[in-house]
Amino acid sequence: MTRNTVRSRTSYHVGNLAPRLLSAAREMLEQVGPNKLSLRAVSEKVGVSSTAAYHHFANRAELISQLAAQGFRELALALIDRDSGSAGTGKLRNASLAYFSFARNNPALYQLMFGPEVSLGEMTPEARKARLEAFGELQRIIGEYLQKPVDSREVRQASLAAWSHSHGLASLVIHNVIQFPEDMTDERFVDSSLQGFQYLFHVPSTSSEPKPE
Amino acid sequence: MTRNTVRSRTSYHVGNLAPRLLSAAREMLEQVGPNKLSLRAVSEKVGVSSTAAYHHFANRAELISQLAAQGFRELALALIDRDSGSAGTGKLRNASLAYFSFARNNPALYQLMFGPEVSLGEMTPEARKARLEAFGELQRIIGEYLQKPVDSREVRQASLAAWSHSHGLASLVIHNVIQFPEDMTDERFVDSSLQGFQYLFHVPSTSSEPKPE
DNA sequence: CGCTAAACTTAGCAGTGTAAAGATTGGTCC
DNA sequence: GGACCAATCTTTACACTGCTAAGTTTAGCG
Repeated sequence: MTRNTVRSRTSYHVGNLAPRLLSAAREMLEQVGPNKLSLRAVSEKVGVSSTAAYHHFANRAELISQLAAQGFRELALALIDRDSGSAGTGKLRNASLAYFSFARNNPALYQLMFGPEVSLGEMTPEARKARLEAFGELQRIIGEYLQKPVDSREVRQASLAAWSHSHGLASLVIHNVIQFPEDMTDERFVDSSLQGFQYLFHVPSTSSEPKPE
Repeated sequence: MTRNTVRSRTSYHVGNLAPRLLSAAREMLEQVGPNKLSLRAVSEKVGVSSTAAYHHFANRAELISQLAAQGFRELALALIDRDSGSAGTGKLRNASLAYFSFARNNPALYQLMFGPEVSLGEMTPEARKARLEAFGELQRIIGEYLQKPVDSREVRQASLAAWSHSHGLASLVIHNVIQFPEDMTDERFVDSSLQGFQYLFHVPSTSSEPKPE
């Protein structure tokens, strides 16, 4: 009785379950969306009982939070990656583009990162740190772009504006509030939105692309 | 048997249950957040069985969607209200402000309106229409601000930019991604973010406020 | 007055997060 | 080498959720 050796060979003590749960969760995330990601389904996918996760995560929120932390780290890397080698007005465009493309490539993860489940409620210190560092990266880029100290008022305000814009644009597209045209590229779309600001503030084009639409 | 006259006087056929459920849901919404709003709890609050709602809404999603529709209508009204009587550069500021304040005053509703539950998944035609009209209102304002036809490319791009900025700013604040300082007003905060764009695009101030921070 | 259809209820299923308590086993110490 | 211990995983169970199916009540109309 209570023999359950269905699982191939070395059962019971599976080993490094936490990362396996995390990666399984990440895989399912983009399939089912951030709200319908269930611990039970993740556990089942890994091939482990539904309560096994509670020996590695305090609760569902902690797993979610760790997924978010991972997302923020990747976002920061994406920003760094796209920024390297760029200069002048290209820096703003590249940062916006990296941000936007990250969101478009990981829509459910992005929704999770900025959704109420994570943002409100208890965040893992690591998640909080990762989020702060991602924003710090953006500030660094904006600082270089404006050629001012990162902790100056101008850079802080400009970074907030840039973040708001990128986040808003990404959110609206990801949630299908504004539909992303089939024949559109991320580049042209971001350029188009940046161009929109030129119109709003009556300024000649700073975009490196000649004619966005 | 099966007498259940606990409910005061006219029981059973309660009458106009749908609006009562909606308003109860709206009340609970800001308490529990958009994800944890349950049909059962709403039904109980109204004093009706947990399945009664299914005779007025196809499912939970439809109730949520109608809440969102209501939100979009109120948002449009808030934009119109703040816009009336304003002119010139004040139009952009007022629109941004109205948008931001609406979100700050109805955080859970706003999260719901732009959350995956509503945006993805099936929306009520009315909700879709209400959302479109809210954006239309913004476009109208931007059109007047730029003094160009509403369906011109410039106005469309500028409206997208303005919406992205407002939505991003509101989302980030509402979700506590950036904390809203205690001694800060909506006005100064929005001005500060708009000022940020001035820095980003190297333009002298257009804000009607003298010194935002 | 009686019938019908709308409004509402009870019962119940499948799925969720999570707590409590038991089963298994890798590793360490004698 | 054997015994124990603590980490790891399982079973069981509870309270909650959305939702379906099948019943009961009653308003309104002929």
